[in-house]
Amino acid sequence: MDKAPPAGVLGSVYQRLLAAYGSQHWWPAETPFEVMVGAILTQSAAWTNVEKAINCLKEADVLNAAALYRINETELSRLVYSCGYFRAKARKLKALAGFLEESCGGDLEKLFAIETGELRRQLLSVHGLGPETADSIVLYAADKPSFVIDAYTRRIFSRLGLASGKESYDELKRLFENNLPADVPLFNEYHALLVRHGKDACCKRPLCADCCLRDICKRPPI
DNA sequence: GGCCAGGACACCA
DNA sequence: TGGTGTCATGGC
Repeated sequence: MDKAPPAGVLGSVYQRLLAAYGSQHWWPAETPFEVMVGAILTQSAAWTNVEKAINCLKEADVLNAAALYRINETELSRLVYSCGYFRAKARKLKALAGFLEESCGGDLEKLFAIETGELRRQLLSVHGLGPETADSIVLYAADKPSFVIDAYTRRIFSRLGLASGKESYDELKRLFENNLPADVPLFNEYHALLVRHGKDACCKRPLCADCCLRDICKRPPI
């Protein structure tokens, strides 16, 4: 980004994460549709297992809206078996395909032309698309500024003393959106960096010596 | 063998 | 409105 760094505490956290990990180049997908499918498959699943399922969908040539709309749900569940909750996720993918077919005839450019807030509301009406999944789609597939809150974000900001951990999803989302410029590359990178940091071993145990947020973390040191 | 991983939904008090 | 059970595989 060739823009001024974001200000305030949230900007400071972002700068530390970016300095520690560098750009994350998210979302790891080749197309916006792949982002949408990945956003569902990654629900409570490790990304390595999601990649296997994505590859199975590619090999079966069903990683597009029209094919996903046509495929049998049982067959679909077999293809996404590796990432767990395979029956539930097959149902969610079929719901997504049905929504795309009915709302825009599978034309994502048409769908993504909808205003950000309205797009988010429409996505939330689809079975299987909760707030995090919908925001991931809005940000990473539609390229619109909607901050994604996940378990890592909640945990990291609780430990920083910037959140209680009991806020609703929308309350925590507002914390970011009210204190950061509505900038897609910034939202993209910030969420990716939080996930990257959250996966670090130092984030899963008492504060460790090399944590990039060590001097502002409220956790007791080792 | 147990825990966790880039959640969401259904049901109940 | 908030809490709890359920969905389920794979890696460590």
